Amino acid sequence: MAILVRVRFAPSPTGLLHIGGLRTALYNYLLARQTGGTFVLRIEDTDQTRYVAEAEGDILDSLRWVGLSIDEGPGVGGPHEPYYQSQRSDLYQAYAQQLVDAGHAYYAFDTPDALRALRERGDGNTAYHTATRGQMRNSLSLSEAETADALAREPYVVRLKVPTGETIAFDDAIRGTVSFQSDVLDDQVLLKSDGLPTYHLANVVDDHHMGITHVIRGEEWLPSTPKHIALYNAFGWTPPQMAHLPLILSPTGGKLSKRNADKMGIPVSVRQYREAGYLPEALLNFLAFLGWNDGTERELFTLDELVQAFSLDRVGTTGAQFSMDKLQWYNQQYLMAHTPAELAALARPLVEAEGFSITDEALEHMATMTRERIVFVHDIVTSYRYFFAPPTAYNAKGVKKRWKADTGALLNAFGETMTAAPPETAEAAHDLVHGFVAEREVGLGKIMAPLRLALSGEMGGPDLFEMLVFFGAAETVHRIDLAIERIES
RNA sequence: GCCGCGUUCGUCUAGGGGUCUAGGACGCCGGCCUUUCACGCCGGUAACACGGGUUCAAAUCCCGUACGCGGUACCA
Repeated sequence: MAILVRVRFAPSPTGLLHIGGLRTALYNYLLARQTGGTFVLRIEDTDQTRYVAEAEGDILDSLRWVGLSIDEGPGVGGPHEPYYQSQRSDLYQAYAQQLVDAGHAYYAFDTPDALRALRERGDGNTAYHTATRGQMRNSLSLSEAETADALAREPYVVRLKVPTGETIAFDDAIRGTVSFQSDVLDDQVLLKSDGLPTYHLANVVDDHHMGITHVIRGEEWLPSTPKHIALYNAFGWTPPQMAHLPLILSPTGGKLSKRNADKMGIPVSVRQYREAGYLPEALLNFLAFLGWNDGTERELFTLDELVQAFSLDRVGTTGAQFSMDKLQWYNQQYLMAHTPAELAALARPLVEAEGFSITDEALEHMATMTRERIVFVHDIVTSYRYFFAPPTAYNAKGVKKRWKADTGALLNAFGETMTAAPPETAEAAHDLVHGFVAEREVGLGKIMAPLRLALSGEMGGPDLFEMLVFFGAAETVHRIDLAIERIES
């Protein structure tokens, strides 16, 4: 019988949800949905000094925005409430006590200065571990009476007594067997002097209590994992299956940190991507492929399709550099996949925010014209602003090349022709223009480019006949007048 | 420094002993389509880090080196 998968995404509310965090959440979610398992959200708010009030809301909003639904956690509840570590202190303290009583952990009274001195010794023994703990002030080096006295009057922490001379190995679903010598491991602080647990204790206790079967997290946790295994061992618990994801790197190879990314103009929080106009499905698809692929040459997957196709053993081991170009390509792909009506609905708020008014019908018409040439929805009101208001500038190169001495007169004549028989379809507009040039015995080029210039100010863009229908005779004449006035004066 | 994890086109990657004169995608460059731009299509550019082994045969297995990344907190 297969075990029911229970996975968790366990962010710290220290800032806006990071793009790397979203990928971790995504992989957890995919495994949960694929197996019919449970996706838990747990807020790891044990560091009071780094707590950011808006962070939790942002995490929840961001997950909701991309469509990663939570089965247990803040807001939705579940059998293991509370899902905030800050509200589970009693549990951690009890377990820390249990470890001390069993001889797997001890009290330490070292001052920050003493710890700094240890680390700066530079004699190769600068870790607080099996080789040095006897030299520090703790319940292992002090007598029972001294310990009791210190406990009563000094701040203290509880440290894990990492076993001596052991090899700690574990199986990682992505990397295979990974092993460490226990002697190089720090005697990790489990309980801080403020009584709150460190990540390591809280994480292990909660994963065990919440029945987590797979720990899927970033590679930055790989070096801490032997400490966690040591903790599971000390408690007599079976560790969950570990899976350490390759890191998402900045486009130049370093860590995709906030500072690093800002410098390169790379957004790092999910919120920024949302605000920049990325579609959730594009972001998710892109992120999924930073470290995973299904083995075929297919690259476009909806969330549901990812659920079907995902597997942990196809996750790679190499850090992946973030590529804005690829993300934009994904965004464009998904934008093109939208129907004009869907696109219009997405564009509507942006259009109104600009103060433009347009009917649904016209906006949809515009969407069909621009669908294949935009990367972001907001391109509709920026790159294609001329659909809402006459151009304010005219492409200089185009004017120089295509706007001749007789252009104004020709355009005016065309305006009259169009007013006399306004085309209702692109085909009719096509016939109108062709009839017009045939009658006057001028080349198509004499009218097409200048007309486009007058309407949009640009040299490229959607089908001109389609645009003629969109604008109608009155607006076309108006823009012709404006263009003649501005270009020829 | 120490510990760990990595290393295939610029980037994301396929491949896991012979089918690899290494495949796909993004980007870039050509061409076609077209009144233009885009979309689409066709083509091009470009990679197995290095050195030793093992083997009839290595991008693929082993060792070493180099390089990169991560960790080395009473942060997560």
